Amino acid sequence: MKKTQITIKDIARELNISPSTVSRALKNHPDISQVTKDLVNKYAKDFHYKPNALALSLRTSKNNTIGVIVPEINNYFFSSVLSGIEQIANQADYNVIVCQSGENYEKEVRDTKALISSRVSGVLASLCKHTTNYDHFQDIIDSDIPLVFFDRICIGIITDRVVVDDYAGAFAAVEYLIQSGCKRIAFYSSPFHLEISKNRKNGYLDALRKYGLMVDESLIRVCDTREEAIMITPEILDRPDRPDGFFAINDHCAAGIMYAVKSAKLKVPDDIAIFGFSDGELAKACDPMLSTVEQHGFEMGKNAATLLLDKIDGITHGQYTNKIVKTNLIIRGSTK
Amino acid sequence: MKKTQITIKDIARELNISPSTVSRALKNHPDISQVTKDLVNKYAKDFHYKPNALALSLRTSKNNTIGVIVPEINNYFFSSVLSGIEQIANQADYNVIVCQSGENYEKEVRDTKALISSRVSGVLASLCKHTTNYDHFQDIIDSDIPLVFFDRICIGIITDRVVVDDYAGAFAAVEYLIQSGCKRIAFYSSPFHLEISKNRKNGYLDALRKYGLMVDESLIRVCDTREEAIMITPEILDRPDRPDGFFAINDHCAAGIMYAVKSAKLKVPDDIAIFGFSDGELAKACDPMLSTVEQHGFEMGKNAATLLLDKIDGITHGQYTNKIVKTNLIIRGSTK
DNA sequence: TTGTATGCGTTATCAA
DNA sequence: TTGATAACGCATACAA
Repeated sequence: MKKTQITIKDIARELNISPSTVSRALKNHPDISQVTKDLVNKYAKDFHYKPNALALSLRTSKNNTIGVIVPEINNYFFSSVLSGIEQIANQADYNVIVCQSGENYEKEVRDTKALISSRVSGVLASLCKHTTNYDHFQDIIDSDIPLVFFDRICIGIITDRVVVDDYAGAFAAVEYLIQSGCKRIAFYSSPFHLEISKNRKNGYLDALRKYGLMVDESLIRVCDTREEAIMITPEILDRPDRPDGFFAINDHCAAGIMYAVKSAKLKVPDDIAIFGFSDGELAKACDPMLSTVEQHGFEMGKNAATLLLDKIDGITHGQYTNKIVKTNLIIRGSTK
Repeated sequence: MKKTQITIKDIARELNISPSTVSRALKNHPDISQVTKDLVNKYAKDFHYKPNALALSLRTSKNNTIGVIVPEINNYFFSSVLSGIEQIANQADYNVIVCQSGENYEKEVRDTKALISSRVSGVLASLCKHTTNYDHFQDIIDSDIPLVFFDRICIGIITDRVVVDDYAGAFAAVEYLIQSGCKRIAFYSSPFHLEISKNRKNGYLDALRKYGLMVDESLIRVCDTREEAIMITPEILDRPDRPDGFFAINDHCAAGIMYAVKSAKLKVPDDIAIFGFSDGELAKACDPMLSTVEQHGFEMGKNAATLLLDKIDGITHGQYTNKIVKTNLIIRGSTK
């Protein structure tokens, strides 16, 4: 069994013809005689010739690979996005290199460097929670590599972006809570330097204002995990003026709230309604099932990848799109 | 602003020295004078020189990239594995190319071809549900690319493998159900040509036998999604000899069973106990929380990546490991 | 201490 | 119809 990959040169040598002829025969060049073509193709097939994509990339300085930087692979929303990206990329014959920043700024910086070195055709990125300096992303752009942000975007850098309609989603969710009878609604958010947090908070605030409800700053908390929610919620439920509704920045957090509420012997949704954000796997597993804002991660991934490919192909040179993926409410049992 | 990436040649030209000198200066070769080094490094830094990984790969025919073929990115278990792989790969300065077969055999075949063309240093793969022909994987091996299977392995190909201890996990789970009082236990499985299905079924059967319980073939069903479980379970619950325990091949399926059981006004775990497999995100969201077999996806990913890197480095040349990741039971509220 | 030549696999250009 | 050559970016054996 031949162990190393066979090259065009090998075929040429064995067949006593020149490498250029082999190359042309393989790509069915009109100048080459059918006899030669058949000979070459047969040999290539028999010995499992596979073109070396590296050599091709070096020549064309374009390697049909896009890099993705994502805070956490192991998160339903992000893995949905990744899945959408993979699908579009694959259709266009691109590979996908995945980098997980792990919510770590230094790792994010290293990832951008690695992707530039790999000469990827383009980069898709979602910021890590703690990123406040964006030089490494500017570096990507200065290297002439198209860049598209998704979800956790930064507005300091001019480029394409794909976000969900965080403001509208939040507004609609809170409005729904209000219309179904909630008077005091708490909001658990991710850190507020993130655009998604700002936008959702604005949606939350505007919904309250529209219906003339008072804003109570003590009901707005930074909390975006199940564990934190289980930790901080009991105290809030203990207050005489406890809220009758919660709007959470993600489903994990909402599930934590639900756990705390049930533990406090309160009823969902009668005593307390809960609204999540994402529609992840766990939403349907909750009892009652979680009402949540569908975030269409898969769609977002497809959109982001499409924008990136257009940029790579130069179709949208110099123009920057701000794509907004519509959200919609999924009403289940955790709200009235 | 210079738009295209600067190369060693560019630096050489600008500094009136030869490319080899630049190359050596950049990697701090002892032969080069400090003056030259400083000059080169300053220029490289000022103009954001980044080595072209493609060219390097072509030279060394080793591109520090590993390919991963996975049925579904958007699945908690697999994304955990991916996360573990990424971590180990990253530490060793490898990139990770992710291919999603989407449980589609043809896509899986295309993915293997693409990875070979990319001349990845190694491949990690988990079979798609319907794969019964393994030639494309043999192709990888014949191309002298190290290959490690994880979770959904095939035994027809000689290579490293990482699996969870499906047999022991299933045995322990079913034994737990029996010891907590279950007499008739149903088993919902993935298709039986998969090794994981076979092994878990054997664990299930042996546990029943050990305790002298009858095997009822009508309680062994192919069903591995929430939707299917919701569909087929009511009929089983309706039978006069309905089971008092369920062992499901994954948590989604278990959650579907739980939904059906509650809908039938039966109590979990008093009337019917439920055991899942995976410990995914939704396990804790269920009410009662799901007892499940912890599958350590992250560990599995780390193990698989480590095995692969060892093979790539030639450390384990010619020897094939069958790594078994231990499972453990997580007992929560869905069992007595 | 630095420069020249070569090759990794491929293909475009020019020549035969 | 086919072949020789150069080039993509880099590293290294060899020469100076």
